[in-house]
Amino acid sequence: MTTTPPGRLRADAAHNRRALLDAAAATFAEQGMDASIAQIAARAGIGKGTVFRHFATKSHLVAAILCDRLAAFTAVGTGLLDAADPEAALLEFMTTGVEMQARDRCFCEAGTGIAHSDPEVRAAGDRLLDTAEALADRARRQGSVRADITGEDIMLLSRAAYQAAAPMGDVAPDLWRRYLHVIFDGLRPEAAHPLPHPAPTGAEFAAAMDESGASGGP
Amino acid sequence: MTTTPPGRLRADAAHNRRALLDAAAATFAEQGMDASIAQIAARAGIGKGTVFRHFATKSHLVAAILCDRLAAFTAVGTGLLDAADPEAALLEFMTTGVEMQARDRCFCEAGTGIAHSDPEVRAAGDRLLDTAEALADRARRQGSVRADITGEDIMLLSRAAYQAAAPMGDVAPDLWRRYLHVIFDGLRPEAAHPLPHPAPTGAEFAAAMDESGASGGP
DNA sequence: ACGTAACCTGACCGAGCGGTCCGCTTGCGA
DNA sequence: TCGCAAGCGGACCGCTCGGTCAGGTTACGT
Repeated sequence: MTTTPPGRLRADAAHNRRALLDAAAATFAEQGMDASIAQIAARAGIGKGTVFRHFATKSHLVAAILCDRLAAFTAVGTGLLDAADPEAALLEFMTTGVEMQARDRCFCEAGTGIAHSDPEVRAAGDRLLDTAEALADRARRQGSVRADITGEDIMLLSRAAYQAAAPMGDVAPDLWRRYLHVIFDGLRPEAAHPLPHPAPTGAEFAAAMDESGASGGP
Repeated sequence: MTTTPPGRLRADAAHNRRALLDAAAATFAEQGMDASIAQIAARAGIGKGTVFRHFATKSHLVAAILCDRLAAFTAVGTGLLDAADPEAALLEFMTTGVEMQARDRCFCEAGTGIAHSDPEVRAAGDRLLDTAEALADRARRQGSVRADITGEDIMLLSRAAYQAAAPMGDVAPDLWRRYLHVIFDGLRPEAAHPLPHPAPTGAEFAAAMDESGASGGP
């Protein structure tokens, strides 16, 4: 992804790389991006040095995992663009997003901290944002969502729904569904009151990514 | 607070303690609870050892600061119980909460991680929750908030509003106002759809606090 | 003025982190 | 089958952290 561009790998190296990526994905999902490289290496059954042979830095490894997740989320979104009911499609998109955060602590730390200086992650994030905007647009046109809601709003409010329930952790693991629905009700035109602040622009979004990347990076 | 119960302190010790608390509050606000003890001690102009003379552990120091903030938030809430308009009072309560999170990184990490095993923090949290429930009840009775919303919901959704805008950090520092209003619109009866999950009970809330305290503490 | 207990300090400890490096192993083309 | 470059691994480095402690300092009751 980031190191070893497309140069053919030796068979054992390819196998190790696969094991590494799997172990990293699982470990980051369980413990967040603070999980140690040593732990991931042990889980993959390889030496710590081998990790750094495949990924120059921990951030690069995180970026690779993050790319994967963002792409998976995007794929769900594009699939939903064909759905008959735009409102239901948008809700399911957000539901998928929160579900992924609930299952994957790494994913829910995206947007804060490390790994946003990586151009691949940036690109994957932009594609996801485009998908969100497309889904929001369909729902807006149908009138099931208020007119002043953007794709950025959808992304950020998905994050909000998860974060609301996060402190309740394992005590009530599905609590996020409650808050996602409260928030989704807030998107409906019926209850809409004027909003005191404009939606973030795509440029602001990108700037935020740069900023958090710069502060988190080396 | 946690160490040195109420035994009279020597003048210099009292002065140092004050300086320590101020420095800790400022540093935790700027950098979150990960700020190092050494840094706080330097800012207070005292030695590192002195910090541990006043607070046996870093968690105890965090707990003292956290108690203070929770009490301040509670005070705002009880003041709002007398306000003429229950809806406006509830909105202002939530606004204050998000504002405090935006200004204080330590405060916005409350509910996750360290320092919840501390009984004083627990008690302060319970008092805050009671206040939230009282404010929610007034708004509910007036019909400006849907009937199925509890004090716990108010607390968790205040957190949600901040967390939604958090990735945009300093790029759009007031963006949280937008999402707080979206969420508040979701609380209105006009757009209310049935919620797929019950509100957390007080007992669950307490259990969640214990859990995160147990995993964060030594 | 003085003795003492309370207090302060910064060197020190062990643990854990990301990242490096060099000697050994091994897949694979010829 | 053989030679070698690609790959591997774990000891090792430098760093930061929370927390400890021996020894010097100082406020304060008498």
